[in-house]
Formats: sequence, C-alpha cells, structure tokens
Amino acid sequence: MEDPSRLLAAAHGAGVSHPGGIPPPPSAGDPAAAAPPPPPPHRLQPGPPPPGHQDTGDILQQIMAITDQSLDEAQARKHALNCHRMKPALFSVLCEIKEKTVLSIRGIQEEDPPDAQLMRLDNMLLAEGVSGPEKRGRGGPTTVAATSGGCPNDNSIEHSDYRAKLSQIRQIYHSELEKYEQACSEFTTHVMNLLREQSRTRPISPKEIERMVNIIHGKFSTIQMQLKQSTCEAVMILRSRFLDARRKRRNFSKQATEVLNEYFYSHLSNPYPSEEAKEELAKKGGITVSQVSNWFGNKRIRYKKNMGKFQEEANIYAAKTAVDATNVVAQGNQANSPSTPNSGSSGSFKMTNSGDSFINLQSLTSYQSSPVGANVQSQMDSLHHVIHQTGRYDTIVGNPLYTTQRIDANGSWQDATTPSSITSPAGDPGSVNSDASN
DNA sequence: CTTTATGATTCACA
DNA sequence: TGTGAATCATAAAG
Repeated sequence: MEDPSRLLAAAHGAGVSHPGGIPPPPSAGDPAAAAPPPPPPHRLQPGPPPPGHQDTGDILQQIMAITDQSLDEAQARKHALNCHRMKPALFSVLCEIKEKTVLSIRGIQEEDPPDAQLMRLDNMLLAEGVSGPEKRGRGGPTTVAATSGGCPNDNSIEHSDYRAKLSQIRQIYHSELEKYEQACSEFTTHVMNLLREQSRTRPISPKEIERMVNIIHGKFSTIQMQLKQSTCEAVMILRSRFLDARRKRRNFSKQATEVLNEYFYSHLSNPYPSEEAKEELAKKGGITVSQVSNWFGNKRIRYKKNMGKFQEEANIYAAKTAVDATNVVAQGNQANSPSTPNSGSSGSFKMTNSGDSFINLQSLTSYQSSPVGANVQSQMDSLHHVIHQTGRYDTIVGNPLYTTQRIDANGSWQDATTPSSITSPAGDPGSVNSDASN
C-alpha cells in the first residue's frame, strides 16, 4: 500500500527529492497550504526538537496533523493539487523517475511456486468429496467392486450419519470459501479503484496494479488455506469417529458370510484363497478384498482354536457343498476339468493341536481318498458318528467329513495339498452357487 | 448388564 | 508380504 503522505509529497513536486515519502513543508504558493495546519493535540516530543532533527520533527508534526484534518479539507487539498498549474510538469517528471525505478521493482515478484501443502489439502478435500463435485452417492455394485482397495471406509454406504456430517462440512466449507472469494474480489476492486484514483496524481503501471492484485490474492489465499486446513482436520476427525471400523463394526451381510463360509469349508484343507479368489469372494459378498483377508485370518485362527464349535457350521456348509459337488459330478463326472477340483479334505491345515484321533482320521481320509468310493464314505461317516457320540468333539474332531469324502471322490486331493483352491476360484464347485448368482 | 460373536488392527515372524 | 496370534471394539444374544 502506498503511503498517502507520499502522494502528497509527489504532488507537491518537492517530494521528488524526498524518496522517503515525507512531505516537505507546504510552499507559500500553494493555495491549499494557505491555512496553516492546526497544532497537533498531542505532541510526541514536547519541547523544541533537538538540532538536526528539526525537519523530522516538522514532518512528524504534519503527519500527525493530517489525521486531524477533516475529510472535506483533504478533498479540497486534493482538488487544489490537481488544479495546480505545475501539476502536469511535475507529473511527467514523476513518470520519468518511475520509469527508471520500475526496473528495480520487477525483481521483487516472481515467487509463486505451487504450494505443496496447498496442493495436498486440495487433493485431500477433493478425495473426500468436500471440494469438487458432489460426492458419489451410495456405491452400487460398481463402487464396491472398484473400491476393493483395503480402505475400510467402503462401509460408508451405511453411514448416512457420516454422509450427513460430511455434507455439512462441505456446505460450511463452500459458504466460507464463497465469502472469502467475495471479500477478496471486493477488496481487489476497492484497491483497484483506489489505484485508479491515485493514478491521477502519480503514474501507476498496469504491472503495478497486477502486482498489487497478486499480493491481495496471496493474502486471501493464505486465509483460504487456513480454511482448507481446518476443513481437512474436521473431515479427519469425522472419519476417525465414524469410519473407524473398530468403533462401528458391522456384521457382514448374510450373503457375504455365506460365500466366505462356503469357500472356507470347501477348501478346508487349504483355506488360503489366492488373490484372485479373494477378489472373487469380495465381489460375491459385496465386501472388500482386505475384508475377505481379515475374515479368513480370523476364521482360520478361530476354527483352529475351537473346531468343535464350528462343527455344526462345517457340516451345514459341507452338506451344501456336497450337494453342489454332486450336481457337478453328476453332470461332468470327475476327472474332466482340472479346474473343478475340490477342496478340502478335513481340517488338514496345520492343525497341530488337534487330537490324535483327528489326525488318524485325517490321514485315513487322505490315504483313502484317491480311490474314491462310497465305502470310504460310509466308513468315515460311521467313524465320525462314533466320535461324535463318544465324545466331546471339541478338540478332537472337527469337521466336515462329508465334505472330505465328496471332494476326495473327485480325486483331486493330491493336488489339493497344494492349493487346488488357488488355481481356480471361479470354477470351483465349492462356490458354484455364487457363480450362478453372478 | 454380561457374555458371546465377529470384524478389524497390531505386531512378530518367516 | 502374507500369516498367526493377541487384542480391541462393537454388535448381537442371553
């Protein structure tokens, strides 16, 4: 901002010799200066100024006096200046001087690197849907499939509360932003008007105006950045409050649990779905891949810890799988497709803590599996039955013998030791149903 | 309210 | 990097 006193000085002509912008005492020829300024009410330095500081004291006095002048008086002075006969000449001198000094001004600008922080904030706000277009509404199946990243926030579909709050933030952000922009443009026009006004008494290049506008915009963008920053903070807090899955745990849909369990129990020998299998399961269940991974992680450990507890469940899914498998077998018979494997043999995955009887059972199953056969099945059934009755199958048995049989009957057990499951999630009979559904 | 079930996170490990 | 194990935090059941 220009110092008003400088203008005054410039207009007086003598001011040219005072680069400091301090106006000299009014000349006698100046009609506007005819009336001596009223004495300042408050002297900063009472008493006579020390020698050598005489000028400064005077000047100071005048500056102080300006504040006491009425607006009308000032206007009158200004008008007088504009009408002064020497004005055009002085003005041109001023222009000349300005021309010379403008070079030194030029270097000052040129510091406008795209602010990294601002960009970060912008990106985040955009990602959160605060800035930019209205956030994509609820995710259809496409969204679910697309966002299988691992970010647990996909569940936001259910968090209508979260969305409401977010849109509130969004609203506030936009209204504030608008306010700032309005204020900025108002202020800019105000300053431009001022400069235009001033350009009558001093030369102002367009570059200078531009620079001024840039400065103003810079100042306002600093404020905007603060706004963005606090908006980001608000969103972060909101997120942590609403989307922290530990706080808001939602059970999976029945469909999801179904799909996962089917896979798990039909691949009990190796319940480690490949990445593709996980994706497939995620798609079928309408959850994310990382949720699938979590689920399998939890399932494995919990199943292992307490197989007895899962017995019933295992049987249910085993039966289910068996039906499917039977259907498949009935149609295509064994052997044909290498991708219709099978699945699981009984809980063979590193079940070190299981009882001996289980192990025996296990080995029995596996050894006899390849030959196939209904007799094996019945053997197993009875064995299972016995164990079931005798006793406390908690740590002893676990698991879907039925499945084992069926699947072994498919003859892919050997492969199954190493994940047959991994090879073909899609073609797997264990998940046949879901294939049909999709 | 307490207990159980369950999804997610964290950390160590191979 | 994926996994097992422990743990947390919440939903659901009793």
